[in-house]
Amino acid sequence: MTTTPDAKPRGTRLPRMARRRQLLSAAQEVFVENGYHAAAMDEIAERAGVSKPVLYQHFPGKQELYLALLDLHVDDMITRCRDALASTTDNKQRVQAAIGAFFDFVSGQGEAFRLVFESDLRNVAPVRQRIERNLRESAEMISQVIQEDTGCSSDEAHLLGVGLVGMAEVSARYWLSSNGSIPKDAATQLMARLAWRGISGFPRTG
Amino acid sequence: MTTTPDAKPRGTRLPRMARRRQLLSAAQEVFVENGYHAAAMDEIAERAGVSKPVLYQHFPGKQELYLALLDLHVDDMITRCRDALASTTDNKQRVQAAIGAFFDFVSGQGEAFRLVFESDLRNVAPVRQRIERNLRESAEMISQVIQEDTGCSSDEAHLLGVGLVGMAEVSARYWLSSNGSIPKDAATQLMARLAWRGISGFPRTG
DNA sequence: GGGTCATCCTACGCGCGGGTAACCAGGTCA
DNA sequence: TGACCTGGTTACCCGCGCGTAGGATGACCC
Repeated sequence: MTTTPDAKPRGTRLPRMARRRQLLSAAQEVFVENGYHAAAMDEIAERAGVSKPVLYQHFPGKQELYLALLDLHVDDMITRCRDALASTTDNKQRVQAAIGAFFDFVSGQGEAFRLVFESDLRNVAPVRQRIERNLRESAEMISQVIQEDTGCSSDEAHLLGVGLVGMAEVSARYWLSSNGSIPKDAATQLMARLAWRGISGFPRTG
Repeated sequence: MTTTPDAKPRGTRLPRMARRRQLLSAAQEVFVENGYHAAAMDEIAERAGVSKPVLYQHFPGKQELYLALLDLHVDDMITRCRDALASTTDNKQRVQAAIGAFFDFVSGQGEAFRLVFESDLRNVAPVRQRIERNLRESAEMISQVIQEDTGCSSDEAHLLGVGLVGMAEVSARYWLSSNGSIPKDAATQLMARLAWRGISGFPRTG
């Protein structure tokens, strides 16, 4: 069913770093399936084929474990976005690539995007901080391009950037959930067209 | 500080319906401030100036209380969106009004939008259901207009609708959090311009 | 005044789950 | 061969917070 590719014959000894990676992988499965609160440390340990204290030898607590995972994927998303914008200097293709980054992120690595886009635990400061960092930095990069291309003020460009990120994020999640009704390429191109028509040569007033 | 306008001199007896409304109001405060999980039934009761069993005479459990509140605000959001689209037949103004609906919703009634847009508890089926209903119905209404106006297929129009809703939602939340840097009217007009440029006369292919 | 009904209180049961104490096993090196 | 280090285990503690049992209090009617 939903078994990790990692072997787990409850009894194999692993070197520290290998075990750590495996624990992170198990934790990701459980957190993604159940969310933070419904996830039990017992289950994470069990899923890794190991007992609970082992978990606590690698991570001081549940929240820290979660944050480690969250950091990983926030960095991933930001990197994808940055790379997309750096992949070309043609702004139309930049839009296409950036939107594609969101669709790729959402369809990648075992639904890990849920940690970033659907986290319960937003009320805890360190988590909120990381999630907002994702939005802020992605939008910041985009708003840079917008400001160069149009005459918008910084505040306006930021708001537009945030709007575009929101569009990409929400549509990507929706596309994933309605699996199959539209192929990925078609979906990204559709959204890219919407975004590009909206943003290209954006008028200062109008 | 953050006290309800309702009086709460711990000892006043209230008729059933009045008490119920007051409990809902107290619960909203606490759920919005802390999220579902960090919210304690004890605190909700205390905030209402009443003891816990009273709460349980009105609602069978914590989750049902939360759902009652959630329903209220999901309905509110959907109604705002529907009214916005029905307020005119000019599609450009429709876009403006619909975006405005999101900004109004977000800035209204004590940050209650957090229940709909930032709920921890999405993993619980009845909650997820209601949150998705909001997205689905809002996007559905918009996609109707899109299909009439452009030659898009139903699937494409739905994806576009979801994207626009996401754009509105996320930008509205961002605008609220960066309080003051842009006036509300300017922000909605900015986003409406982005959306309208993107969607108006959307080409079947391109 | 006394029944009775609705409203509200104090005080407790209890399960769940994060975190820990104390102990075992096997490889390596002097 | 025995000290020792690394990696692992079982079994437990304990606090928090939802939900409830059982009792008080006051309004209203006869």
